[in-house]
Amino acid sequence: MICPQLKLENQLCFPLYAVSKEITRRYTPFLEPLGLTYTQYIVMLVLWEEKKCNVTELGKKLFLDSGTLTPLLKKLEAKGYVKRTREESDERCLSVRLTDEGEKLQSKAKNVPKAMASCVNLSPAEAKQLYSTLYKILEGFKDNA
Amino acid sequence: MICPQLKLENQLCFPLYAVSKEITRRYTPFLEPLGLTYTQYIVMLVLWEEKKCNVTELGKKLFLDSGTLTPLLKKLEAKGYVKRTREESDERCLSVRLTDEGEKLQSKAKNVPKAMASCVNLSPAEAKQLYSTLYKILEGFKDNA
DNA sequence: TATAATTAAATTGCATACAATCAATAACAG
DNA sequence: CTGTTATTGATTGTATGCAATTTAATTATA
Repeated sequence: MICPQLKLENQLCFPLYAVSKEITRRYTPFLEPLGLTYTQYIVMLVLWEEKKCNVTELGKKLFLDSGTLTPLLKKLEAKGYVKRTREESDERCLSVRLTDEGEKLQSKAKNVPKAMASCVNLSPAEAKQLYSTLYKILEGFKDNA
Repeated sequence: MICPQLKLENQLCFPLYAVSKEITRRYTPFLEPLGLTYTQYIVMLVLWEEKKCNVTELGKKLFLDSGTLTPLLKKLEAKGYVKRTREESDERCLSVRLTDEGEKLQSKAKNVPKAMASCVNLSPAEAKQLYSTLYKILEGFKDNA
């Protein structure tokens, strides 16, 4: 049966899926010296900016739910990079903060973005265009949750 | 510490990761009636085109390895959509073929791409541009495996 | 031709992901 | 003030993903 709209090459989802997976995979050797996986790394990116964040906030920023974040944050705590504490004002909320160790890790991570950028051979203009298109899609998702 | 290259918003990897995950998630309700997950769906896309494929070929096309594909193909077989048989010419290779049931599933899948396209509010031109940029990245990966 | 090297899947182990559900706490309606 | 509702994380269950190893089959080679 001929059905062009079902050909793999006619899907937009697929190259997104493949590129995303491949990039994540290629992060591994750069993140391993830091003792981080890719997902743990983007959690740390948020914490290096925010200093303090609860699970819901992290989930909103990173598009992750508690089923992913709870065990991941426990691992980051076990590694000594974060501290998990209940907020006094609202015991339902769990605050995540960097430890000194976690703070220090930032300087070791400084070169990761540049190293990774070299894996994606786009011109700056193409990269910028891609970035803005992707964020446009993400914005669209917010309207259409 | 100020470190702009480590801000989440300055990463290209992140929106790729987030969009890809979110799109995969949004496929679920459309694929559930077919009894397929997203990964199972893209495997079926290949099989609807190819009729026959071994694990290595599937892996190359879909950027998946045998650790993912072996159990997934067993599930598709359990659902009755594919048949797994060793090739006579080379017993190391495992051929995957559609069953009649698997073949028939294609007509039920026909409307999935259109339904999903409506989740991504890009103009046709933007979508085309995105598509071509993503494939450019994938091509770059091949050179730089 | 016996052996080494290669190849293809399968297996194992670890880390996500997300849906669905639960338990604890907080907010709120009456 | 109290019974109800909503919110927040944690938990459970299922399905990926990938690295590393293993097993079986095939091919190359001394």
